Order: sequence, then structure tokens, then C-alpha cells
Amino acid sequence: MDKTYHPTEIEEKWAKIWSERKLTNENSNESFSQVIPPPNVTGTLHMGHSFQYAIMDFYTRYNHMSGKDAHWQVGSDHAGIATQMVVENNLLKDGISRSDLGREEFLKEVWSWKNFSEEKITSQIKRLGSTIDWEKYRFTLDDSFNEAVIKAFVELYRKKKIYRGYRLVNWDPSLKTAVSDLEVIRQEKDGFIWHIKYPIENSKEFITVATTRPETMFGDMAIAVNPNDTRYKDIIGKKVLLPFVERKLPIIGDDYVDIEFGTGCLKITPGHDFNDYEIGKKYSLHEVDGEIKISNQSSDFKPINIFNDDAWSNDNVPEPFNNLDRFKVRKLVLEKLKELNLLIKEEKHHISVPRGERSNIVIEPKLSYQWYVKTSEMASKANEAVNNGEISFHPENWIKTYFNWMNNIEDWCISRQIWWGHRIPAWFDNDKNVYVGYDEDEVRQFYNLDNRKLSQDEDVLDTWFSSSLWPFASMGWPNNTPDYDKHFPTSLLVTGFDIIFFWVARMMMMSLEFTDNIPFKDVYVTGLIRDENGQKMSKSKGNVIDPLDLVYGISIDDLVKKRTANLMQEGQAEKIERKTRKQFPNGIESYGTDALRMTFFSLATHSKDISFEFSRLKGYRNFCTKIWNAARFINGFPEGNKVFDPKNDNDIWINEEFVKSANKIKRHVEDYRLDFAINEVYEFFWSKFCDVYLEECKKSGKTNNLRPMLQKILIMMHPFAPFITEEIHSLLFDAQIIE
RNA sequence: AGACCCGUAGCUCAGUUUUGGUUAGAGCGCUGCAUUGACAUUGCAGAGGUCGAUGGUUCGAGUCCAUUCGGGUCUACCA
Repeated sequence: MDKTYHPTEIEEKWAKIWSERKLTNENSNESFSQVIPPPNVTGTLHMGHSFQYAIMDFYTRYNHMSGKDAHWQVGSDHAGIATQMVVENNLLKDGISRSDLGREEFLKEVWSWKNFSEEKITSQIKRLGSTIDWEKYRFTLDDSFNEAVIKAFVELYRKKKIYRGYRLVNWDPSLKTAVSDLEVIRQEKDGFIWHIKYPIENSKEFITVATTRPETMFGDMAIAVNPNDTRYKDIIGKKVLLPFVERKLPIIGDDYVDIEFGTGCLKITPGHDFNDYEIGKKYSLHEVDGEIKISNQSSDFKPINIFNDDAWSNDNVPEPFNNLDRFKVRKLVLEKLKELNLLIKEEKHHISVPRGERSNIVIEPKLSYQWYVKTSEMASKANEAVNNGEISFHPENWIKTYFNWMNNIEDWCISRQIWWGHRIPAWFDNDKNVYVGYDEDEVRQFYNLDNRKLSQDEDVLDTWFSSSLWPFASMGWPNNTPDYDKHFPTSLLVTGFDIIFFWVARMMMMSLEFTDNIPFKDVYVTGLIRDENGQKMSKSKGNVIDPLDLVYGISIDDLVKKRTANLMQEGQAEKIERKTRKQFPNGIESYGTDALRMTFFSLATHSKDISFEFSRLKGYRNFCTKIWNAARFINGFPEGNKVFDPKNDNDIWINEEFVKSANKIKRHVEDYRLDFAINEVYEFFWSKFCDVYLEECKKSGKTNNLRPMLQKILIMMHPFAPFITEEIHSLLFDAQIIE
């Protein structure tokens, strides 16, 4: 054995061996299985990924060593919007836009990016020593996965659990696509509320509405007051003249209006506000010759849309307000209202602005046709599985978060107006009739169509729609494969709390729908890795650490280069460089994968936010050194017994301690408390085995049992620190722990 | 508006439900001594906590209950 422990050389050797190896406990009837939360092919892996993969690999190895047939299904996610954005940004650097290329050419670009990113990601996962059968690698947009997605869509449609609807959606004007409720981030900020006078028809009276979005007034279709509001009782039924447009709007009385709020008087803009839409629908508002009419025919309802796809005002908006960005419209409207003395008050008001999760642009509610999944029935089935204990969360507390959302779940908008994704299997004829099916032939057959021309829906599906099928589709569903038979439902899901709604809940719904089975039994919910100051790691903050830089170390210049490359905003680089040089004056040292891995386990507490500390990492690197040196020391003694054979008090004592610790560790592992488990490992090896037993053996010279005891310990420690234990084991015992 | 989480040693955090129980734990840091004879170090010894605050239940509260202060997250809504 080398005098010093050189982790990276050893690790590279074993990582390669393991990436080509398949675990074979195929004869075991007991399955342990889990699926990787497929990483997005948007770039490279970060600390959060390696944290979770360490845990997943731990359980794979642990269960394999317990004799089970352990399967860890690996793959990656096409991540529709996110990946498309990355590729579009890259092209933009060369002055090329998506539309310059056209759909087909653009998709070629995305596929080549996918290959590039996938290569990086898989080599990272391999380097961490993950125990994976790479032949079973899947991608959420490969052909057979598409088969599963199409089947899911068509079946849901034919069971009337998917429908197409024309209604308001969260529209991202920068990406020009609809997004789901979950992809909208609310940002609280200080804004204004404006009080605006609208003249009442045939009178000198005015009515004052309060609004935070004056620019949408061109889409106003009614004024609403509370019928119990004595101030306005008499004007219900009268009409107002919408300034600039001269459209006649009815004044309606509805309980929805809060008497206390604002002026107690609300403008109704059904084309641009979700609540107004509901009211507009209730009264079937529609325009006839410049006047808004009320009816009880719901089919009459026709909201007025005043924006284009990019949220610039359209032709429904008069001069000089049309063909402007919505914020310019707002500014101009306020100016002109002021000139007309119709703007009577500007009040500070706390508002929450909806922003796109990816684009960060302000979301504009927009009327459009979109596809939706009906969720309520599926959700209650999923809830049942949690309530009757079929699925359990660890820590349990996350159940509350889960139910909080599931009990108020809305229908899920699954269509996206982008190019990268699973194309929606729906076809239109020239009369805009819609037909859903597996392919065009099947559609014609199913609907008994003549040879009319059909064209496929241009839209693609929300990435999370395909991800929701991952636990069974990645194992071969809808085909019956040996993996699906043996390893589904899976035993464990390791994932972050941030995607409980996006992913965990939806997998539960889809799995129960299509397989009549839960997708997983235990959900191990991890916290989010933050930097030492508790800040979320992000490119723009410049505090990201690449896990492989902890393994190999990195010079300060390279680290600065890495952190300041490809920044979205100008001028950040200098600040990031200063902070980085201050925190890591000499760069980052090499710590090795085992040290990193054990650090992750020690951080796997029940806490939501996990501060990544270098001092802890250093501590576990010292622990690895300790293991190495203990082994080297033992290796210097004569071989002694093949099998542990206690002959003195010291032997008996360490064996008892070993059994005690092993039992504790087993319990902690089964309770999903790897932080406790790794503490026990550390404490046993260092304080008991080294400080007491080894010292005693040194003194007494009774060293016959050192090797067999070390071997037992190495095997026990292997899932915690696979590289070093495997290396020592093969050096000293000429055999691998996992063959 | 509702829900949830956090506040314990200088720092980062365990411990709080099922099971309230003698001197409240860990790692790192700190102090002192020893050490290059397995240890890119290690060993031994040690200091350091009114467990956010107040009140209650109890023989006994970090742990249970109520109130409160500070920090954070999520969901819904906000004309």
C-alpha cells in the first residue's frame, strides 16, 4: 500500500470498472428498485444531483449486499422549455434565431446539444461511482418513450380525462407559450393602484374603478359593484362609456365584489384576468355594435383580447395606444387619462406579479386553445394511496405539503407552443374538427374519416407529462419487460422537496391511472444544498460549486473562469471574481469522492436547507486518511486468522461493539437517516476500532484478529465509502467486496 | 389570507412526534500538553450552552400546551 492515500487515482480505476459492471442478484426474488429523477439535458450536474445520487447509490449497493436484486434505473430528461432556451441562446450568439432555421433544422441543433450534454452528465454520474446498468439508460424523448407518451395521451383522451379548451392560460410572452400554474412564480413587490373615472352614459356622473392594470382597460367589458353596496345600488343596470374607445359597458351587481376594497367598484376584463374571466363567463358578456351585452347563453361569451402573442397591443386597441409593449401602453394610458382629468388617484399598493419560471418575464393571461388533464379524480386516487399508507414520505412532514396542494389541485395545462418535446397526437381537418389517435392512419380508422386533409397539432407536451410516466415507462411500459415485471412498483424514490408537486404527485396520479399500481413505496425527500452562507447556489450569484471540483480540486484562476463564463447579466463578473478569490484564495483542494459522499450523508438531515461546509468535507477527508492508514498499519502485521476468532477480552469487546454498531447502522439506514448512520460509522471506526482496539493490539501484540475484523468493517462501510473500502479490500484480501 | 418549517456551543447542525427522566450531543473552530515510530498528522486533556422569549401542564420540559418575537418556505388571492 502507498504511504499516502491518493483518492483520485483509485477512484478513476474503480469508477471505470463499475460503469461497465452489472450487479447480478438476478436469482433473488426480492427486488429493490428505484428510478433516478432524470436530470435535464441542459448542461452539467450540480451539487444537488450528486447529493441525491450518493444516497441512491448507497441504497443500491446496500440492498445488493443484502442479497436483493437491486436495480437503479437511469436516464435523462429532455426538459422542453429549459433545453430549447439553452439552444436558442447559443444560436443567438451567432445571430441565428429559431425561426431562421425552421422547426426541423432547429430540432437537429437541439438533438446535437442533447448528445453533448448527455455525454457530460453520464460521465459525471459514472465518475461518482454510481452502480448502474448503463445498457438500460433511457431518455424521455427516445422513440420507445414516445410510444408510452402517445399511448398515455390517447388513452386519457378517450377516457375523457384529457380535453381541449379555449380559455385563459398563463402565457409567457417571451417564450410565446402557455405554461402551467406551477411554472408561474409570484413576485411580491410595491406597486400602484390607480383610481380611474369612467363616465356614466346620459349623465354627468362618473364611476370610479380601482385597478393595478390600467393598460387592460381596452379589454373592459363591464363594471361590477356589490349589489349590497348602498353607494352604487342605483346605478346597477346603467351603462358607462369606456374612455378612448367609447364602448358601452353594463354596470352589473355581483357579490364577488368586495365593498371594502379599493373603490368597491371593479372593471371586468375577461380577456386578461382570471377572475374577470369567470365573471364574464357568468354573464356571457359579448360585444354587439360597440355595446357590451349580457345574456344567459353561455355560448355568447366572447372576451375581448387586446394583446398579441408577444404582449404588444393589437388592433382592438385604438390609436395611439396600439402596437406598443404593454408597459408602454400603461404609461401612455395614464398620461392620457390624466390629461382628460379621469385619473384621480395613484395609490401605493402591494402587488404580486406573476413571472415565468424560466423566462422571468411577467406572465400575461391569454385566451387560447390548450390541452388539459382533468386532475380531481386522479388526485383523489393518489391521496388514497398516501392515506392508507401504501406510499410514505420521509420525513413524514412532507405529506402535509403534498396534501396542501393536492386538495386544491386545478386542471393541468399540458400543451406548450414550443418545438422541443413530444408532439401532441391530435389532428385537425380544414373545418378545425379535432381527432386524437396514435397516428394519422389510426385516427382515420378510429373516426371513420374520408380522405380529407389532416394536419397534426403543432404543439408539444409539457415535459412533466412525460416525466410523470417515468417510473413505469423507463422500465418498458406499455410493453411487458422483465424489468417492469420484477422492479415495478419501485421501492424508493429519492428526490427534492421542490418537485413534489411538479413530479412526485403527478407520477402518483399517472401510475395509478395506467398501471393500477403506486409508482414507489417510500419517498425520501431531501433538502436543497446551499452554500456556506445558506444562499441558494446559482450561476448568477456566482456561488456554484461543481462536485467534481471538490473531488479533483481546482485552481483559483480556473474556478473564477468557470464562474464568470456565460453570465446572463453584464457587470456581474467582477463581483463574482472578487467574492470567489476572497473565499478560495488558493482554489479548492482535492477531497476525493468518498469524502464528498460521506459529507453528503452527514448532511442528509431532516432540514430543508443544507449548508455545504468545507470544514465538514475536510473532516471526512481526514476520516478517509484514517481508514487508509489503519489498513496500511494492519497490513504490516503477519496475516493471522482468516476468520475472526475472539481469544481475549479485547477481541470479544470489539466484536460486541461491531455487532452493536452494525445493528444501529442497519436501523438508521432503514429509517432513512443516513446522517445518523454515517455518525455511527465514524464513531465506531475511529473511537473504537482505532483508538481502543488497534492500540490494545499494538500493546499486547495479539494481532491475529486484526485482518478479519478489518474485513468485516470494510464490508460494512462499503456503501458509505465504496472506493476506499473496495481498494483496501482488494489489496489486502485479493477479492472484491461486490464482485 | 391559509399551511408548513426554522431559532440549541464561536460556526454548521443532530436531539423535539410514536417514547418528557439523572452531568444537553457531534463535526469544525478554540485553549493546553504530547507527538514525525500507522496517520498530508494524530493522541490526550479542556473551555464553551439561561436549548429565541414569556406563561402553563408535570415530581420533572430542549421535548407537551398557549401566547409572543425573529427568520424562511409553500399554496391561494389581491380590482
